[in-house]
Amino acid sequence: MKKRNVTICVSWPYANNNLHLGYIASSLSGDILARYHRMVGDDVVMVSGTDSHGTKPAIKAKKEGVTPKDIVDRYHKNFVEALDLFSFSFDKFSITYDDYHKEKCMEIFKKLYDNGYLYEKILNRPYCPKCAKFVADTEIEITCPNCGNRTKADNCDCGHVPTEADLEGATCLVCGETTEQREDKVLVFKLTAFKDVLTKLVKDNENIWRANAINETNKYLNDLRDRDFSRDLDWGVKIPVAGYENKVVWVWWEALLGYVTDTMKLGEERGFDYRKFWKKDVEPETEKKVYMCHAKDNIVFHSMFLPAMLAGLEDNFVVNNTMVSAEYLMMNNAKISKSSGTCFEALEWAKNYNTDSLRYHFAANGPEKKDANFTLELYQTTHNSEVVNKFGNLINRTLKFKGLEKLPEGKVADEIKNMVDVTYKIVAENIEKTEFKKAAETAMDLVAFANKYYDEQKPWVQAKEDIEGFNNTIYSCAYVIANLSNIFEPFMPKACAKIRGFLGLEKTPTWRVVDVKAGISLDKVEPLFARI
RNA sequence: CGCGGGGUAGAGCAGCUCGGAAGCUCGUCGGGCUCAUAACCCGAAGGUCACAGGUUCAAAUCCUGUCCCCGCAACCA
Repeated sequence: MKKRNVTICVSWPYANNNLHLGYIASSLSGDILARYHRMVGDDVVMVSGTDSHGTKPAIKAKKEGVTPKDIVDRYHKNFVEALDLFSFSFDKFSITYDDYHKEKCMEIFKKLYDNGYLYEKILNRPYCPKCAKFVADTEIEITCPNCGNRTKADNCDCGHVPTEADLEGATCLVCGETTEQREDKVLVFKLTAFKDVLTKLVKDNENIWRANAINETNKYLNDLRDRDFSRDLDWGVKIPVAGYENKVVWVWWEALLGYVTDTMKLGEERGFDYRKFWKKDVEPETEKKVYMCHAKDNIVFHSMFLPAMLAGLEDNFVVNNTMVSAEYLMMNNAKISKSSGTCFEALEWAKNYNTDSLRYHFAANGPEKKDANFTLELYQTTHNSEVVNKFGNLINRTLKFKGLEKLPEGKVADEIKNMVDVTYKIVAENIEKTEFKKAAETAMDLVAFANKYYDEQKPWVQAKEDIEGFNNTIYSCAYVIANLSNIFEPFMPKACAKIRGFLGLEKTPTWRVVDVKAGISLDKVEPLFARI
């Protein structure tokens, strides 16, 4: 297959709380894709980072009497540690308050402004007399005229986007004072100019994106509006336009560009041209894929805002992308959080349980097409009966066969060879279709097939009566195990690395059939997983 | 009429796009095996596919209507 340039964009966790399992479940798709694409030989960058700006870290900092940066650094540390334990293979996991990101964003926004996609609007905005400043729409609360609920003013959950008039008499969340409308100017992004581009984007991907991404995007496209670009805050990316020195860019606009600025920085560090991932005219003969991996609340930002911005640069940016939008992982089983003594913090789970089997569980039982419930019991079932009993035990019963010290020379059975070939093919197809549940299950089917083969061959009988048959059985199963270390690499990377160590295989896995060397010593083999 | 997801064996789910003998994992019951972390393999029981209409030779799958459940209004992907 021809090499492709693949960019994996994993949504930016917000520096407002510790990382939780929902983020792991919805972002795992990114790491599965990254590992798979590297294995087939594609050029891959997987990027993300800590989203540091906006009102929440600023408000939290004020409460605690520290700087916003202190807050962001605290959560960034938590994110990095948890993601590392879950084996997320980011090429770059940066932080948006970084000067490089801010400078590049300002260059990009200048270009959007010069291209005429940012325009000034004079309007009445809520001004808090007590705080003596204009307040951002996430710093105030209004009663939504559409649904009647109290909501922050940027975007009501009922889908209503508040108008200028709706903000009359809003409440300041910082001090509780009623705000008054004063004349102010905002910069607006001309999102409506990209209606055709965005409509085509959805249409081109109607068999590729999941239903949630298509429905959600179409809903917004039916009533597309320009969106405010500036915010009255001092924590964020400055706006490179005269007269806006005291305002910053709305956090979403610049965080999304982090995918691009991360790739730029990475290119400088590693000596490649970032444009080969993001520009149509660089390496034009190479297919480019951009995956957007996130949960459903992130959909329109990735299906509309970012593509519109990139198109607005009028500089050959790749606008088409593959949306991988997860549903929600529900973690509301109070019994579990009590009995386990933890909440659903990713770091705690990583320390207390097995991150490989958690990854496999999320791939096979995660919120791929609908909300999925997560409980310790469900995870335990996956861990014990599938990962330990089927997967772990196949390895143990083969490589720790009583009295066996070295892997015998043998011939791989045809049925095993075929099944391995077919499994590579089907798992690959499903990963490329972003159907990870099917991919994970197909991979596990190979394990079941090998266990069945083992039982039918009865190596414990062959060992006494038919030593050649015994050698073939063990060798065939070892062959399966070697190839499982490739096929399961996207799902359970730590265990797969151990298997490669047991069998003396290449350290770097590839998406190709591997053979095992007969005669290798098996004394290093030990159980991969413990029951819980 | 706020938005969205769902109702398939005791539990958790797949199948629905493109109608054609109801599947998977766990649990239960019975059997086999003893290499292996009491793991593995085989077999059985258990479902009017929420309900009611319609289209069709044929509907879990398409259409219409009804009922019920869940998520989003404090965080949060």
